[in-house]
Amino acid sequence: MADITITLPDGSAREVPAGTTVGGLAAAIARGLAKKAVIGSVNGIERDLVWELADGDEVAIITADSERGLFTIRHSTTHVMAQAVLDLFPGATFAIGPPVENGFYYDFELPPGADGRPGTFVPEDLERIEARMREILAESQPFIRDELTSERAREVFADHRFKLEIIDGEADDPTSATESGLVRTYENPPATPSADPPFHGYPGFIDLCRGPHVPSTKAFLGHFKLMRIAGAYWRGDEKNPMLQRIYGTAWATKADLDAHLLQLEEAAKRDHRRLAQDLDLLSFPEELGGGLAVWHPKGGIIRKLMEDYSRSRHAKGGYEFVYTPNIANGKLFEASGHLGFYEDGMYPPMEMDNGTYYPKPMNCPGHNLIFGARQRSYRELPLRLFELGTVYRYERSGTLHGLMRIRGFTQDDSHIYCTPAQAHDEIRGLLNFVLSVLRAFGFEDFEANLSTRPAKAETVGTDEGWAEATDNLRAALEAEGLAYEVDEGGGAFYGPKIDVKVKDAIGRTWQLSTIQYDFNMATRMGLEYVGEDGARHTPIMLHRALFGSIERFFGVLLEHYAGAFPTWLAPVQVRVLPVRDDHDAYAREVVDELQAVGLRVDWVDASEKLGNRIRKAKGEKVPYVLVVGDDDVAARTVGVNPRGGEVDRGVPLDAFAQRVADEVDDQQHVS
RNA sequence: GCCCAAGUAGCUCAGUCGGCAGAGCAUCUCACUCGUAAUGAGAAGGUCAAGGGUUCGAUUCCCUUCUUGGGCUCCA
Repeated sequence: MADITITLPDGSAREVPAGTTVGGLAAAIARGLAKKAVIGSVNGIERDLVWELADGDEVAIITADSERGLFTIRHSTTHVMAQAVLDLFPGATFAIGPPVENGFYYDFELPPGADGRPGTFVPEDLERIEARMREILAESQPFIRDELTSERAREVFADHRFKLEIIDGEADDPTSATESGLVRTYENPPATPSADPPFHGYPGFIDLCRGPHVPSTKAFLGHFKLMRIAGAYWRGDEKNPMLQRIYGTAWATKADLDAHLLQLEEAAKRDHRRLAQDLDLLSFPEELGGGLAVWHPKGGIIRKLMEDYSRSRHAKGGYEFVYTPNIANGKLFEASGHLGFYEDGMYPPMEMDNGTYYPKPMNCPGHNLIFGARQRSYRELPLRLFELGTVYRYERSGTLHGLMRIRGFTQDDSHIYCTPAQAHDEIRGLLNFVLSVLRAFGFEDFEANLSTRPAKAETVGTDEGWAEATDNLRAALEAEGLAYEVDEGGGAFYGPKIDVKVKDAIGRTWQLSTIQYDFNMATRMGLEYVGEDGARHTPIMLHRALFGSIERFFGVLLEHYAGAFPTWLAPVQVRVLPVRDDHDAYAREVVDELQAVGLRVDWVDASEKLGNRIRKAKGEKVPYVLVVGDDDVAARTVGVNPRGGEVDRGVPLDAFAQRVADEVDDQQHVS
């Protein structure tokens, strides 16, 4: 057989016999590679291992440990799950099932139950489905690619209405494309043909799919777990039927699967709702209504410290402090445009004698009133107005989530009015300021999104204005050396924006800060300044929230620190424990001395054993536990038991006080 | 808002195939006075989310509502 020439990713050429497959090539290169090969990329298109190569192909072998390999594993696993569900639930049909981050899902519609409504899964079904999946894996069914005419495909999938919609091109499924009248499918023939297969002309399972897939159900697929059942609308549209979605997670190795499950456990332990309860920080009383929180003293002190810190940084950063009321006449929100666009997201109106009032969903209209309260000169710009402004938004009940999605919250909100010429430097300074403040809260790893102009018709402003604004934002990102992704068309109708995301202690990312460029509202609300030329100009308006919402930021911090707030934020920084009652007097002296240097200190008397008092203090995540006994009274020392460190006895009290005061000072001056 | 699940003491949970409601922790009282992650005894604490229905009898079964959780959708 004649040889063909293949080009590998490093640019080297390789001669292989004609008829060599992707898998064959991998084997020819190295046995180890063949073992890990999941699929290949042929001339930029991903192909199965059985794909036959042609002369001149550029080929890369994709392995199980790569992102694309893992994607394929998850994709193949979701086919196996669909087969299992169709086996176990006769009459069930299925919609789409893509791989997603960490796993996969598939959407199903189950036959109607006795009440005529579509059936639903129960949690125990997951075990049955998983067991059936393991059987399918053991059968080592091949994944067989085929292309059918759409007529033939319609016959095969005649009993599956969602598949018919996909064949007809009415639905958009990234993983099962139709093209030039041909429908791509993947079949998994069973070891023993089904007595009553759910597809016409096939003994077992077949699905619409672009592929590629692992070679067989036995290869690479064992390390999965079905996670949960959820409702999901067909094609994500709430007007469509609600389907039953099963989510699973799948990995290349058992170690990876275990690590992921462990990470989930770790995340659950850090859940801010649980920590808020355990540490007595805040609560969501039912009597108060959904999505509303009350802050208990310990959460309150942390919040106050965060707010104090924010205020002091803003004061130094050239911001001016303003206050605006929590309700406002609807006319204001008509002028700002919020009532037109976002009324559904606002709390309902209150009718009053001189108008209709709404709880404010945003602070900007109020700040604009301050800007517009008198004639402004270019000499005053940039004008930076800052407010810890509490807003109310009517979030749909099903979307509420602890502090992360809440109906009443306080934004650390700022609106900056500047001239177009100032915008560049202002944004750059702003981004630097934002990152500096976030660092003080222990975040080191940042990413950003630059969201650009949406479809032109839906936006306001000129092409030049958008281009300049976007360039200003991009220049700021680059000047700060901040990694960013461009979210094309992700901007608001009034301008582009930067969103800053942080990575927390266990690697999750949270979107926090936002810097938005606004061409619209200043014009809408008639804001003007007198320029150097004596003429009136419309200012550029920058919306900026740093924490975003204090509540949400607090929730993120709580999860980031797993409840162990750094000393400068800890509700109780030091707890003093006298060994016996006769050390009480000295313990009080210790408390007084530490309080005198500004520390938050309490003490617990000896009515319980020392060990238990220490245990409780550790549970409360107090940074420093001090034990004082006979030796300490005699020598004016303390026994220091720091959070996460070793016990150090006989530390002079003055030295300890100085050390902790310095630590707190340092933590607050990170920049 | 929609789908599914769940609401039992302050917290974490068990339990009742329909017959006087249980534990641990927390709280309070008493005793113990102890040097680095749980001292002992006792007490108190509940309209079993709310309302309705079935029943001799409902915390338990059914219906409705509310709340919470996981998703979908949404997030100016």
